[in-house]
Amino acid sequence: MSMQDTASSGVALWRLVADGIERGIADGRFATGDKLPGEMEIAETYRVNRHTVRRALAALAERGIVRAERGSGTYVEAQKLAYPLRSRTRFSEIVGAEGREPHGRLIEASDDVATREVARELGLKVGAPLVRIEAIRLADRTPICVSTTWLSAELFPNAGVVFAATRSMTKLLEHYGVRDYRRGATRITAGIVDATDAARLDLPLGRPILVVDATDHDLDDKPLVTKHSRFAAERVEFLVES
Amino acid sequence: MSMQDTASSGVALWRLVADGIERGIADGRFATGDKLPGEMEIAETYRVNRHTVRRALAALAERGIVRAERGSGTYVEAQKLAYPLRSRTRFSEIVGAEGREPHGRLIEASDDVATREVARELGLKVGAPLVRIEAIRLADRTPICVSTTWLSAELFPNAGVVFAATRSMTKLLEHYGVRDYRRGATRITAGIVDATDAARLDLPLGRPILVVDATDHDLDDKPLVTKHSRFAAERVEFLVES
DNA sequence: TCAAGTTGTCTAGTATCATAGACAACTTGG
DNA sequence: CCAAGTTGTCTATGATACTAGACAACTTGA
Repeated sequence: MSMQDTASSGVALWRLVADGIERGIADGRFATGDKLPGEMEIAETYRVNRHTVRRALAALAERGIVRAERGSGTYVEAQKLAYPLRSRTRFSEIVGAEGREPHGRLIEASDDVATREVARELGLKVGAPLVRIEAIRLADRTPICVSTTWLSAELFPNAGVVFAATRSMTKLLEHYGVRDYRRGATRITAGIVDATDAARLDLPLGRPILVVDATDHDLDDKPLVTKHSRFAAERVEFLVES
Repeated sequence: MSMQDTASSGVALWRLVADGIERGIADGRFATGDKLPGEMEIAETYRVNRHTVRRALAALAERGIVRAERGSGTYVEAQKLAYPLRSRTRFSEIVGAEGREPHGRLIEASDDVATREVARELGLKVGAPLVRIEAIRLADRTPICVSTTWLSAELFPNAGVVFAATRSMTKLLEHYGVRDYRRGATRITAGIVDATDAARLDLPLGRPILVVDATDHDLDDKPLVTKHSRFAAERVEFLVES
């Protein structure tokens, strides 16, 4: 019958099974090290063929989420990064607090001009000169997010070069004499990763991402930098405290 | 050659195209009422066959996102709900502030016992008696989120009946003498909608959702209710203010 | 009116998805 | 060692996804 799924959503059945298992892991129904149910049992619960389950497990195995052992079973190996969103948000501190090693890498730095949105966030005029920094952040060796950051080219000349050297936004701002900064409003939404980000995050196409738009201000509430970040949803969990 | 996509992600090509166009609409690259590029042009930018583009557009049209006009073009019709996350978060106020009409509907109310997580959030013992309320919230006629809410059965006897009548968590709490309440920590992550929620949210399978876990406290910081909500990511944008 | 550009509808071929069944290779516990 | 239960591999078949090309139906602007 090959039902695909009720009303063909464009997502392969094996992918739905893989997502279901992954969700089970994320929810804690399967803990790290646990043995998953047998392929036949999974096939029955999802009402699909065992081969379809095998494909799902193969996909999860390739991403390092599970590991199959012939004759024995399939076992879980995963974890999520807890990411608190406070007015003082520093990637390296967050990752370090989880006992993992933070890394940053510059993808590209280029000159840009302010669009309407960026101009509004930074309190500049449309078309004002900017530095645009495209960077990726990792915990241990796992990519967590890619960020596009905009800074005023007048206030922060050669920001790209400085970031390439320091690999840290905090250190970059220190270099220009900013001692402390705070986060203003943070806008969060979700989407599906595009091809470019998928490659950068080492994420298969079609995976969900958390999209965060935020602007950092100095202590006088003057806007410093505005960012557009895309997080691999399966690798991170945001914590909002109020 | 039917490349599918680089490394077969289990997501159909037409779906990727549809997502790309939808993202373009969400980003504002295409505004409401705008005419999309021609099918041939879209096919070229995504490097797929025109038929694949047509399928993507058909899917978007069926969801009411775009509308095709023969001989003329394909036009956008969409919008997102701004959803601020404050310590004082009331669905009806948020929706009303956007000029849309809030609705609530009870799906199911049942007795339940506290798992470890829920017990921790509500300050109860594991296995303590609870009322579990499964509800859906809409703006105008569009489903926005489904929530699973847990309350202590001792503090709030017959909470399910009260909610069915009032259709509002705020009014339910008022009924038990709670004048005001505040939100504690809010945990946000993203995922893919499952079959049950997909049906409730009138969302195709495989669409991204924002998952929110939160606990509301009274003014003495005593926990009242804890919730697990799933938002249709394409219909809402969270705003965090700090 | 007409040409150019648009969406709508056919036919057809190839690759992938999902199903089904059988059996091999291996692990575990008794 | 052996039986039961597990993952791994093979063959085969039908349905769906994607591509390709052609042309119809319709809208728009010159």
